[in-house]
Amino acid sequence: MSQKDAGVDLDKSLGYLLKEASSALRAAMEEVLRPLGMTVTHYSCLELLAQRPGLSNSELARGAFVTRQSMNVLLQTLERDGYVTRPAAPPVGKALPARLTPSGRRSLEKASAAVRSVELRMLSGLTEPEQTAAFGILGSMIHSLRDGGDAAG
Amino acid sequence: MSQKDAGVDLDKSLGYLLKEASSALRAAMEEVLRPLGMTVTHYSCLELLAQRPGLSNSELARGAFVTRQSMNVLLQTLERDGYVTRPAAPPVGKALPARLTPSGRRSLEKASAAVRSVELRMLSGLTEPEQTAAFGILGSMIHSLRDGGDAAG
DNA sequence: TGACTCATGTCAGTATTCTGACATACGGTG
DNA sequence: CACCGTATGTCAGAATACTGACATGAGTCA
Repeated sequence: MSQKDAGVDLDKSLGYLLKEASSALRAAMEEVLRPLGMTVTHYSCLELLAQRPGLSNSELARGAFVTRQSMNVLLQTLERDGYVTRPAAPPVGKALPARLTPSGRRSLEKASAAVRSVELRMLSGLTEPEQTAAFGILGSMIHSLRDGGDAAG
Repeated sequence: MSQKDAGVDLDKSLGYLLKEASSALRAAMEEVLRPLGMTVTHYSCLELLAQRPGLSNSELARGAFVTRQSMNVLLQTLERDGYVTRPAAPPVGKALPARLTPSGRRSLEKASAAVRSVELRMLSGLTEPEQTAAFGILGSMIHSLRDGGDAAG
Protein backbone atom coordinates (compact mmCIF):
# COMPACT_ATOMS: atom_id res chain seq x y z
CA MET A 1 0.00 0.00 0.00
CA SER A 2 1.41 3.31 -1.11
CA GLN A 3 4.61 1.71 -2.15
CA LYS A 4 4.82 2.39 -5.83
CA ASP A 5 2.69 5.48 -6.22
CA ALA A 6 3.77 7.37 -3.14
CA GLY A 7 6.60 9.78 -3.70
CA VAL A 8 8.88 7.96 -1.28
CA ASP A 9 10.81 11.09 -0.56
CA LEU A 10 12.43 9.20 2.28
CA ASP A 11 15.98 10.09 3.04
CA LYS A 12 17.32 10.09 -0.42
CA SER A 13 20.53 10.71 1.39
CA LEU A 14 23.56 9.41 -0.39
CA GLY A 15 24.01 6.90 2.40
CA TYR A 16 20.57 5.46 1.83
CA LEU A 17 21.10 5.34 -1.90
CA LEU A 18 24.40 3.58 -1.37
CA LYS A 19 22.75 0.96 0.79
CA GLU A 20 19.96 0.58 -1.74
CA ALA A 21 22.39 0.10 -4.60
CA SER A 22 24.47 -2.36 -2.64
CA SER A 23 21.37 -4.27 -1.66
CA ALA A 24 20.14 -4.39 -5.24
CA LEU A 25 23.54 -5.60 -6.43
CA ARG A 26 23.69 -8.31 -3.81
CA ALA A 27 20.17 -9.48 -4.64
CA ALA A 28 21.00 -9.59 -8.33
CA MET A 29 24.17 -11.55 -7.64
CA GLU A 30 22.38 -14.01 -5.40
CA GLU A 31 19.81 -14.54 -8.11
CA VAL A 32 22.32 -15.54 -10.77
CA LEU A 33 24.55 -17.43 -8.34
CA ARG A 34 21.79 -19.55 -6.80
CA PRO A 35 21.33 -21.79 -9.87
CA LEU A 36 25.06 -22.52 -9.60
CA GLY A 37 24.74 -23.44 -5.94
CA MET A 38 26.91 -20.57 -4.85
CA THR A 39 26.49 -17.72 -2.40
CA VAL A 40 27.96 -14.27 -2.81
CA THR A 41 30.58 -14.77 -0.11
CA HIS A 42 31.37 -18.13 -1.65
CA TYR A 43 31.98 -16.49 -5.00
CA SER A 44 33.92 -13.60 -3.50
CA CYS A 45 36.37 -15.97 -1.89
CA LEU A 46 36.96 -17.87 -5.12
CA GLU A 47 37.36 -14.69 -7.15
CA LEU A 48 39.78 -13.28 -4.62
CA LEU A 49 41.81 -16.46 -4.77
CA ALA A 50 41.87 -16.46 -8.55
CA GLN A 51 43.25 -12.96 -8.68
CA ARG A 52 45.66 -13.35 -5.79
CA PRO A 53 46.65 -16.99 -5.25
CA GLY A 54 48.07 -17.83 -1.87
CA LEU A 55 46.01 -15.43 0.19
CA SER A 56 45.61 -16.48 3.80
CA ASN A 57 42.37 -16.95 5.65
CA SER A 58 42.63 -13.53 7.31
CA GLU A 59 43.46 -11.79 4.06
CA LEU A 60 40.54 -13.47 2.36
CA ALA A 61 38.28 -12.38 5.19
CA ARG A 62 39.31 -8.74 4.81
CA GLY A 63 38.82 -8.92 1.07
CA ALA A 64 35.34 -10.37 1.41
CA PHE A 65 34.34 -8.07 4.27
CA VAL A 66 33.68 -10.80 6.80
CA THR A 67 35.47 -11.93 9.96
CA ARG A 68 38.33 -14.43 10.06
CA GLN A 69 36.03 -16.89 11.77
CA SER A 70 33.36 -16.73 9.10
CA MET A 71 35.86 -17.06 6.30
CA ASN A 72 37.44 -20.02 8.01
CA VAL A 73 34.12 -21.85 8.08
CA LEU A 74 33.66 -21.10 4.39
CA LEU A 75 37.20 -22.21 3.53
CA GLN A 76 36.67 -25.51 5.33
CA THR A 77 33.60 -26.11 3.19
CA LEU A 78 35.40 -25.13 0.00
CA GLU A 79 38.29 -27.38 0.96
CA ARG A 80 35.98 -30.27 1.74
CA ASP A 81 34.26 -29.85 -1.61
CA GLY A 82 37.57 -29.75 -3.42
CA TYR A 83 37.52 -26.18 -4.66
CA VAL A 84 40.42 -24.97 -2.57
CA THR A 85 43.59 -26.47 -1.14
CA ARG A 86 45.69 -25.45 1.82
CA PRO A 87 48.96 -27.00 2.96
CA ALA A 88 48.79 -29.12 6.10
CA ALA A 89 51.50 -27.04 7.75
CA PRO A 90 52.13 -23.31 7.34
CA PRO A 91 55.27 -22.61 5.27
CA VAL A 92 56.01 -19.63 7.49
CA GLY A 93 54.31 -18.18 10.55
CA LYS A 94 50.78 -19.41 11.03
CA ALA A 95 49.19 -18.27 7.79
CA LEU A 96 48.05 -21.04 5.46
CA PRO A 97 48.16 -19.89 1.83
CA ALA A 98 45.03 -21.03 0.00
CA ARG A 99 44.89 -21.88 -3.68
CA LEU A 100 42.19 -22.81 -6.16
CA THR A 101 42.05 -26.35 -7.45
CA PRO A 102 41.26 -26.96 -11.13
CA SER A 103 37.77 -27.83 -9.98
CA GLY A 104 37.51 -24.54 -8.11
CA ARG A 105 38.75 -22.67 -11.14
CA ARG A 106 36.14 -24.31 -13.33
CA SER A 107 33.40 -23.55 -10.85
CA LEU A 108 34.54 -19.96 -10.66
CA GLU A 109 34.46 -19.54 -14.43
CA LYS A 110 30.71 -20.04 -14.62
CA ALA A 111 30.06 -17.90 -11.59
CA SER A 112 32.35 -15.19 -12.87
CA ALA A 113 30.48 -15.03 -16.15
CA ALA A 114 27.18 -14.80 -14.33
CA VAL A 115 28.39 -12.04 -12.07
CA ARG A 116 29.92 -10.19 -14.96
CA SER A 117 26.55 -10.11 -16.67
CA VAL A 118 25.07 -8.54 -13.55
CA GLU A 119 27.79 -5.95 -13.47
CA LEU A 120 27.26 -5.16 -17.13
CA ARG A 121 23.56 -4.73 -16.47
CA MET A 122 24.39 -2.37 -13.64
CA LEU A 123 26.65 -0.36 -15.92
CA SER A 124 24.20 -0.37 -18.81
CA GLY A 125 22.45 2.73 -17.55
CA LEU A 126 25.63 4.73 -17.25
CA THR A 127 27.55 6.61 -19.90
CA GLU A 128 31.28 6.04 -20.14
CA PRO A 129 32.13 9.30 -18.38
CA GLU A 130 29.67 8.36 -15.66
CA GLN A 131 31.33 4.98 -15.20
CA THR A 132 34.69 6.68 -14.83
CA ALA A 133 33.23 9.22 -12.45
CA ALA A 134 31.66 6.44 -10.38
CA PHE A 135 35.08 4.93 -9.70
CA GLY A 136 36.46 8.20 -8.47
CA ILE A 137 33.43 9.06 -6.42
CA LEU A 138 33.16 5.71 -4.65
CA GLY A 139 36.90 5.73 -4.07
CA SER A 140 36.72 9.16 -2.48
CA MET A 141 33.82 8.12 -0.28
CA ILE A 142 35.70 5.07 0.95
CA HIS A 143 38.80 7.12 1.61
CA SER A 144 36.93 9.78 3.55
CA LEU A 145 35.07 7.20 5.60
CA ARG A 146 38.21 5.28 6.51
CA ASP A 147 40.64 8.10 7.18
CA GLY A 148 38.23 10.43 8.89
CA GLY A 149 37.03 12.90 6.33
CA ASP A 150 39.04 15.88 5.14
CA ALA A 151 41.28 15.70 8.20
CA ALA A 152 43.64 13.21 6.63
CA GLY A 153 44.83 15.34 3.79
CA MET B 1 51.56 -9.62 4.77
CA SER B 2 51.40 -7.67 1.56
CA GLN B 3 48.28 -5.90 2.59
CA LYS B 4 49.26 -2.27 2.51
CA ASP B 5 52.17 -2.22 0.12
CA ALA B 6 50.84 -4.63 -2.47
CA GLY B 7 49.07 -2.99 -5.37
CA VAL B 8 45.78 -4.70 -4.56
CA ASP B 9 44.73 -4.57 -8.16
CA LEU B 10 41.95 -6.98 -7.26
CA ASP B 11 38.75 -6.58 -9.09
CA LYS B 12 38.42 -2.88 -8.83
CA SER B 13 35.18 -3.61 -10.51
CA LEU B 14 32.45 -1.16 -9.75
CA GLY B 15 30.60 -3.90 -7.93
CA TYR B 16 33.50 -4.51 -5.58
CA LEU B 17 33.93 -0.80 -4.99
CA LEU B 18 30.24 -0.50 -4.24
CA LYS B 19 30.45 -3.28 -1.69
CA GLU B 20 33.56 -1.72 -0.20
CA ALA B 21 31.90 1.67 0.11
CA SER B 22 28.78 0.21 1.61
CA SER B 23 30.83 -1.80 4.07
CA ALA B 24 32.83 1.26 5.09
CA LEU B 25 29.66 3.27 5.56
CA ARG B 26 28.07 0.58 7.66
CA ALA B 27 31.18 0.25 9.82
CA ALA B 28 31.32 4.00 10.33
CA MET B 29 27.65 4.09 11.27
CA GLU B 30 28.01 1.20 13.70
CA GLU B 31 30.91 3.00 15.31
CA VAL B 32 28.98 6.17 16.07
CA LEU B 33 25.76 4.33 16.88
CA ARG B 34 27.30 1.87 19.35
CA PRO B 35 27.83 4.47 22.12
CA LEU B 36 24.12 5.20 21.82
CA GLY B 37 23.24 1.56 22.17
CA MET B 38 21.81 1.39 18.69
CA THR B 39 22.41 -0.79 15.67
CA VAL B 40 22.16 0.34 12.07
CA THR B 41 18.92 -1.53 11.42
CA HIS B 42 17.59 -0.15 14.68
CA TYR B 43 18.34 3.36 13.53
CA SER B 44 17.03 2.77 10.03
CA CYS B 45 13.68 1.70 11.39
CA LEU B 46 13.36 4.77 13.59
CA GLU B 47 14.43 7.13 10.81
CA LEU B 48 11.97 5.54 8.41
CA LEU B 49 9.20 5.95 10.96
CA ALA B 50 10.08 9.57 11.59
CA GLN B 51 9.85 10.41 7.93
CA ARG B 52 6.80 8.31 7.20
CA PRO B 53 4.69 7.71 10.32
CA GLY B 54 2.31 4.80 10.18
CA LEU B 55 4.40 2.49 8.06
CA SER B 56 3.58 -1.17 8.53
CA ASN B 57 6.01 -3.90 9.47
CA SER B 58 6.34 -5.10 5.89
CA GLU B 59 6.87 -1.60 4.57
CA LEU B 60 9.53 -0.92 7.16
CA ALA B 61 11.22 -4.18 6.22
CA ARG B 62 11.40 -3.16 2.59
CA GLY B 63 12.72 0.25 3.53
CA ALA B 64 15.45 -1.19 5.73
CA PHE B 65 16.32 -3.99 3.29
CA VAL B 66 15.53 -6.86 5.62
CA THR B 67 12.78 -9.49 5.71
CA ARG B 68 9.39 -9.01 7.36
CA GLN B 69 10.41 -11.53 9.98
CA SER B 70 13.58 -9.69 10.95
CA MET B 71 11.83 -6.36 11.10
CA ASN B 72 9.10 -7.84 13.25
CA VAL B 73 11.66 -9.01 15.80
CA LEU B 74 13.16 -5.54 15.85
CA LEU B 75 9.78 -3.86 16.16
CA GLN B 76 8.89 -6.03 19.14
CA THR B 77 12.08 -4.90 20.86
CA LEU B 78 11.46 -1.27 20.02
CA GLU B 79 7.91 -1.58 21.27
CA ARG B 80 9.02 -3.24 24.49
CA ASP B 81 11.56 -0.48 25.08
CA GLY B 82 8.95 2.19 24.46
CA TYR B 83 10.33 3.70 21.27
CA VAL B 84 7.49 2.63 19.05
CA THR B 85 3.78 2.00 19.43
CA ARG B 86 1.41 -0.11 17.43
CA PRO B 87 -2.34 -0.45 17.86
CA ALA B 88 -3.55 -3.70 19.36
CA ALA B 89 -5.86 -4.31 16.41
CA PRO B 90 -5.29 -3.38 12.77
CA PRO B 91 -7.49 -0.44 11.68
CA VAL B 92 -7.83 -2.05 8.27
CA GLY B 93 -6.60 -5.30 6.78
CA LYS B 94 -3.81 -6.91 8.75
CA ALA B 95 -1.21 -4.15 8.65
CA LEU B 96 -0.39 -2.53 11.97
CA PRO B 97 0.73 1.09 11.49
CA ALA B 98 3.75 1.85 13.68
CA ARG B 99 4.54 5.25 15.17
CA LEU B 100 7.37 6.75 17.15
CA THR B 101 6.79 7.63 20.78
CA PRO B 102 8.24 10.85 22.19
CA SER B 103 10.95 8.68 23.71
CA GLY B 104 11.66 7.15 20.33
CA ARG B 105 11.81 10.56 18.75
CA ARG B 106 14.30 11.77 21.35
CA SER B 107 16.44 8.69 20.88
CA LEU B 108 16.38 9.18 17.15
CA GLU B 109 17.52 12.78 17.40
CA LYS B 110 20.87 11.85 18.86
CA ALA B 111 21.34 8.97 16.46
CA SER B 112 20.33 11.10 13.54
CA ALA B 113 22.94 13.72 14.40
CA ALA B 114 25.61 11.04 14.72
CA VAL B 115 24.71 9.47 11.40
CA ARG B 116 24.56 12.85 9.74
CA SER B 117 28.13 13.51 10.81
CA VAL B 118 29.17 10.25 9.17
CA GLU B 119 27.40 11.19 5.99
CA LEU B 120 29.03 14.60 5.99
CA ARG B 121 32.41 12.94 6.41
CA MET B 122 31.62 10.69 3.49
CA LEU B 123 30.70 13.69 1.36
CA SER B 124 33.69 15.73 2.48
CA GLY B 125 35.89 14.28 -0.23
CA LEU B 126 33.46 15.10 -2.99
CA THR B 127 32.91 18.35 -4.84
CA GLU B 128 29.37 19.62 -5.22
CA PRO B 129 29.09 18.48 -8.82
CA GLU B 130 30.40 15.10 -7.75
CA GLN B 131 27.76 14.84 -5.05
CA THR B 132 25.08 15.62 -7.59
CA ALA B 133 26.57 13.15 -10.02
CA ALA B 134 26.66 10.48 -7.31
CA PHE B 135 22.90 10.69 -6.87
CA GLY B 136 22.27 10.21 -10.53
CA ILE B 137 24.79 7.44 -10.91
CA LEU B 138 23.60 5.39 -7.96
CA GLY B 139 20.03 5.94 -9.02
CA SER B 140 20.77 4.66 -12.50
CA MET B 141 22.58 1.63 -11.15
CA ILE B 142 19.65 0.74 -8.92
CA HIS B 143 17.21 1.19 -11.77
CA SER B 144 19.22 -0.98 -14.16
CA LEU B 145 19.65 -3.70 -11.54
CA ARG B 146 15.96 -3.79 -10.69
CA ASP B 147 14.41 -3.49 -14.08
CA GLY B 148 16.86 -5.61 -15.95
CA GLY B 149 19.33 -3.29 -17.58
CA ASP B 150 18.67 -1.37 -20.78
CA ALA B 151 15.86 -3.71 -21.71
CA ALA B 152 13.29 -1.74 -19.75
CA GLY B 153 13.46 1.44 -21.75
C1' DT C 1 68.31 -14.07 25.86
C1' DG C 2 63.86 -12.32 27.46
C1' DA C 3 59.86 -9.29 27.18
C1' DC C 4 56.66 -7.02 24.45
C1' DT C 5 53.58 -6.28 20.45
C1' DC C 6 51.12 -7.74 16.56
C1' DA C 7 48.86 -10.98 13.42
C1' DT C 8 47.17 -15.44 12.67
C1' DG C 9 44.35 -19.74 13.29
C1' DT C 10 41.03 -21.80 16.13
C1' DC C 11 37.44 -23.00 19.64
C1' DA C 12 33.11 -21.88 21.91
C1' DG C 13 28.99 -19.40 22.54
C1' DT C 14 25.78 -15.88 21.03
C1' DA C 15 23.13 -13.08 17.99
C1' DT C 16 21.06 -11.93 13.93
C1' DT C 17 18.99 -12.93 9.68
C1' DC C 18 16.99 -15.81 6.50
C1' DT C 19 13.88 -19.59 4.36
C1' DG C 20 9.66 -22.18 4.67
C1' DA C 21 5.02 -22.47 5.94
C1' DC C 22 0.40 -21.16 7.54
C1' DA C 23 -3.90 -18.46 8.49
C1' DT C 24 -6.03 -14.17 7.70
C1' DA C 25 -7.74 -9.96 5.12
C1' DC C 26 -8.52 -7.18 1.02
C1' DG C 27 -9.62 -6.61 -3.96
C1' DG C 28 -11.15 -8.18 -8.40
C1' DT C 29 -13.87 -11.40 -11.24
C1' DG C 30 -17.43 -14.58 -12.57
C1' DC D 1 -22.16 -14.82 -3.24
C1' DA D 2 -17.97 -17.81 -4.29
C1' DC D 3 -13.31 -18.04 -6.08
C1' DC D 4 -8.68 -16.63 -6.70
C1' DG D 5 -4.44 -13.88 -6.41
C1' DT D 6 -1.90 -10.79 -3.57
C1' DA D 7 -0.21 -8.95 0.75
C1' DT D 8 0.26 -9.13 5.55
C1' DG D 9 1.54 -10.93 10.27
C1' DT D 10 3.35 -14.75 12.61
C1' DC D 11 5.44 -19.20 14.07
C1' DA D 12 9.22 -22.53 13.73
C1' DG D 13 13.65 -24.12 12.23
C1' DA D 14 18.09 -23.54 9.92
C1' DA D 15 21.85 -21.00 8.20
C1' DT D 16 24.99 -17.48 8.65
C1' DA D 17 27.90 -14.18 10.79
C1' DC D 18 29.52 -12.14 14.85
C1' DT D 19 31.95 -11.35 19.62
C1' DG D 20 35.07 -13.15 23.03
C1' DA D 21 38.97 -15.73 24.20
C1' DC D 22 43.12 -18.56 23.77
C1' DA D 23 47.70 -20.36 22.07
C1' DT D 24 51.13 -20.00 18.55
C1' DG D 25 54.63 -17.71 15.56
C1' DA D 26 57.22 -13.54 13.93
C1' DG D 27 59.32 -9.16 14.55
C1' DT D 28 61.24 -5.53 17.59
C1' DC D 29 63.96 -3.81 21.25
C1' DA D 30 66.68 -3.68 25.43
